[in-house]
Amino acid sequence: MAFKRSGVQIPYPPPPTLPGCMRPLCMRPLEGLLAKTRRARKQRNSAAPLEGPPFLPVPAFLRHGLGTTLGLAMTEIAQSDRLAKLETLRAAGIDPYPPRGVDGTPIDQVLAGMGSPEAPGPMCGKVLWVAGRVLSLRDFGKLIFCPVLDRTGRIQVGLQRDALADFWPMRKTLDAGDLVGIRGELGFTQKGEPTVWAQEVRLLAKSVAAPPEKWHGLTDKETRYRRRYVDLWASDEVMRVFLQRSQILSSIRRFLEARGYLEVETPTLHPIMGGATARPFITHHNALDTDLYLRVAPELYLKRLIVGGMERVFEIARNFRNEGLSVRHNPEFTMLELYQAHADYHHMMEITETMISSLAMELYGRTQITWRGKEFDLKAPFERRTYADAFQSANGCAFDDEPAVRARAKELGLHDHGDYWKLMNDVFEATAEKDLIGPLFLCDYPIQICPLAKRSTSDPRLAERFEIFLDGMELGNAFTELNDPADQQERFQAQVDSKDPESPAEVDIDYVQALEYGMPPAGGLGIGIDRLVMVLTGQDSIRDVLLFPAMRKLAPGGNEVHEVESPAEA
RNA sequence: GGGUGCGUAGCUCAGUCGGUAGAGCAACUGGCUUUUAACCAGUAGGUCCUAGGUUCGACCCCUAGCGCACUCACCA
Repeated sequence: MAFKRSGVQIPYPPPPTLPGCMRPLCMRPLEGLLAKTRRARKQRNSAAPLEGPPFLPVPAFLRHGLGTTLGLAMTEIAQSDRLAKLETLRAAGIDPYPPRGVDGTPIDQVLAGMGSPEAPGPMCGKVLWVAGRVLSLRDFGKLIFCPVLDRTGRIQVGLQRDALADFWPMRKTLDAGDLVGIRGELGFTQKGEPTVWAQEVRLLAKSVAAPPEKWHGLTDKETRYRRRYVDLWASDEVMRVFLQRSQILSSIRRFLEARGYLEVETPTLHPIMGGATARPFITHHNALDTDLYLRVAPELYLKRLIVGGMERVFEIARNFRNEGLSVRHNPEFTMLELYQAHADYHHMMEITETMISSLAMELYGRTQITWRGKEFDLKAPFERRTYADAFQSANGCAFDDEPAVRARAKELGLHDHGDYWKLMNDVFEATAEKDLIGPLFLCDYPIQICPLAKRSTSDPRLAERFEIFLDGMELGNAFTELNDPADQQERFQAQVDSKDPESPAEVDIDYVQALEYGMPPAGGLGIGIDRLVMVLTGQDSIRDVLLFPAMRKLAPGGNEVHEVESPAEA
């Protein structure tokens, strides 16, 4: 399936030829500036004091390159040679940052219409505009090849001296990373490469930062995460992942809307924490003079909407948890939560497996995927396994056989925090969870570890809850929702009494009141979207499916961006 | 928060028994009109993460710090 962003085209007229291009190239300023750079470096290396600044105080000059001479606020990544080219361009009457873009033909459309050298398509011979980023330059003297990348793909541009009288004297100012518009005729090279043979070149934005190494690309993970804007154009694979992420979100919305679900938005700032057990971020509202919690889950608001009669709602909610970071955890993450009146956890299983299975079909046309080097089939229906069975087969005893389980915990070296059910679940996670390869639904949890789920009608020890697992990783969690207000109030009170820092400090009375008005029987489901995207795009780390994963703020002296005082302006 | 590892040119990486550092790419100069990691010749480019310490001498050894990665713990 091809990835298409919005089809809306901004109808820019084809740009006129810049009058400045006619003027002869003046290379003197560029060479002069470069020579000064070299001299300055030489002098620094020899530790000899500079006698009088030629046109600049030395320290700022050395730290920040030529940006300061140009009266610009520049960061340390700007390259002096590229900054010098800015001046060359301006001296030639060319604006390196012109106000208008170019409405180029999307490159994938161009390529699709090109055919092959043997069987040329309808686009061959056409003259049109393409716009994008120059990725590299291969200079043959009177011919330069450069791949140009837009959001849809890349195509080679051929720049020939004899076809570009205006541009040719300025060709040395063109660098990898620059954004350009090219008008040219479509054709092939001798090697059969589809090529735009340029007749006009427009600089759309000069890149003054050095692009990544052309063969290895950006490999340093930190730089990739911090400068995702580079990572995205430097790596087709990274762009692919985020286009797929966008497509997954869009598919989920269509899937749920087709089933009569309404997308809603509920508060992110919560006066009382609730809906999940997790350490919250706390912020403060000045006018109300009250502390607020960034939501750890939208659950309690969404269920209020079930009380309100919306019956089928979902929210794709950013949740915030003040906990550790890992390959599966980011402090803010996206969760799909949905609630359906007159449904139970069996319905939630059906929705989950159908949705995941159809997402795979939509992305790949099949349900077989590879993740973490293993093969999985996401075809619905998924396996159902009970918590009790999984516990029994991994440990050789029943989950509620307290003496046996305690002995097993001791064997495993697990710490007993006093609560049997917590210990029991620790044993489960230490022994059984890794075998939950799946995709499978682990069903019917002991009621003691399910504070928000309804008791099972068939076994009073159990709650109607499932979690979905893939390769030992939890992807989602669902219940038949508790709707008994008195029971709910008791459970809230127990949380408050526990004094657990991850539990609310007060009972959410308003929510209990909502239940007192009557909430229909309902099923609820939460799916970790980031993890689902990991699985569907083949990424091992959550950071590779988040455009801007949480990173520590760089310390002063790091490679952070900061403005410098400009002596030219002073 | 604990453990392990890493930090050298704009990028990707070498390197040294402790004697002031190299390559490829990028840049710059010259050559080349069908390449695609173009090629050939040349030039320039470094606070070897930071701060202390040991030493005649530290990129290398020691200590502390900063940052990142992996991993453990908690969680989705």
